[in-house]
Amino acid sequence: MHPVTFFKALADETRLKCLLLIQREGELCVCELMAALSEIQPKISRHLAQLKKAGILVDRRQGQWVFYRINAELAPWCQQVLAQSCEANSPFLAESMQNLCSMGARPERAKACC
Amino acid sequence: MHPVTFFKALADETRLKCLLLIQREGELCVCELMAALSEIQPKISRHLAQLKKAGILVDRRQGQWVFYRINAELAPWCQQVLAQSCEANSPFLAESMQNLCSMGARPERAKACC
DNA sequence: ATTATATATATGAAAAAACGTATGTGTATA
DNA sequence: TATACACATACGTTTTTTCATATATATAAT
Repeated sequence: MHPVTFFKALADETRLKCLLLIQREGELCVCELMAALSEIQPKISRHLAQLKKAGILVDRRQGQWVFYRINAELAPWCQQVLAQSCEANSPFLAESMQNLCSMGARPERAKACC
Repeated sequence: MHPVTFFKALADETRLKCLLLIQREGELCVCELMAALSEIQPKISRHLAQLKKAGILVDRRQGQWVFYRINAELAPWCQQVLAQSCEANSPFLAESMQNLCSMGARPERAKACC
């Protein structure tokens, strides 16, 4: 992973929030991220597509939904950066986490939150 | 340090190379970075000014030269990101390091290189 | 088959970032 | 005081990124 490519991917509020929320939750679908960030669907989709194209995320379709998660083959130093950024920036994620946790009708799937 | 601000600062080839070279060398002046990156002076200065304004670098004038170093008060998680990025991306820095080490007439100051 | 839901992508416009050139400021040297 | 050197900044332009709107695709349910 070229370092500039990687940091460019993190250098946008929408993308960084998506990425760190996925890092926390393990896997999230587009509609969950829309609810968490209070953003419209094409905006979320576009940024997820960028992260996928960069090799940072991978996706998986399950019925109507598409779930995104961190690419397990992502370079270890990148995974460490994500982990540290996640741990050190709870305030940055607080509102989104709140929105996510209070979201009704989340797609069914075994997952712990809150 | 707001995470988006921090990653935006790293999301440019010139800035990232300057930052990681400074991380490696401890302290570098503008003319050394010009030689290392083979870039013109206003370009280097402009990017260093951005990094300084963001609170990532601090500067120190010594005679004609201005030396830049990492701000010691930078948030620990940011310092860790810099350290890891530096360690994991030697190829990204190789050519610049080579240029720096073969630079003649470096400003005098106790410093080890190569 | 038709309709509804979830997601993706295309398009043109707007905003932001980066650039080269020219010029200003501060320090050393003659 | 005049010249040279190192660095900073202002300005207008170009490039890159982001965006909202509209539309396409794929699955599910009726």
